[in-house]
Amino acid sequence: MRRIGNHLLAGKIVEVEAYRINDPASHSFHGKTGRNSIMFCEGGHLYVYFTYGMHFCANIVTGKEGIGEAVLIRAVEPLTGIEIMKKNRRSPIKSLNLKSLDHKILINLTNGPAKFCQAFDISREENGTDLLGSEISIVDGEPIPSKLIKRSSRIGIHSGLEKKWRFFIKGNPWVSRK
DNA sequence: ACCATGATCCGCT
DNA sequence: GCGGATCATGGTT
Repeated sequence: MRRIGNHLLAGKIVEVEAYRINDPASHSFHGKTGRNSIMFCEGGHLYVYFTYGMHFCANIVTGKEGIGEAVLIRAVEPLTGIEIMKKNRRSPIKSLNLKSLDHKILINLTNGPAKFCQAFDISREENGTDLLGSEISIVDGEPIPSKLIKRSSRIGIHSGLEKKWRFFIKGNPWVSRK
């Protein structure tokens, strides 16, 4: 859940990746720096980083103070505030009234870690947000049958590919890749 | 379906 | 100076 003024955005997390201690793919692997310092704080905060010159990605810090572990939010199914998300995404596809195209735009809203951040207006300023506050929070939803939870190698990394630490909901259209 | 490229910043083994 | 937990576009099999 994301509150922006009077507006409420909500989505269901459908794809995540774990980044852990002693994990060469993790930003925390080489120790605490200015960029990754939030990763080392007490679990329950949001770690937002900037990458590729233009994108933000958001993680849930999960370790004890000083450890440096987090879970990257890779994809979300939009539930509430879809019009605002569209505005935030300012989709490159022009708004036409074709139904198939509407569907494409809807999927394209949040089917990737940087797309999610853009749709939910999460950037630099949200780094370090306490997830027990009212700005950004995570609440329980319908339990997901364990049958439907699949795992794979993480995406976009070079080392640690043997670790199957990407988890996603089988068949969910917002998952970024099979 | 895959592959290459451009956009564009920041942090640093 | 280089490359990255990405995305969109445009080209080729």
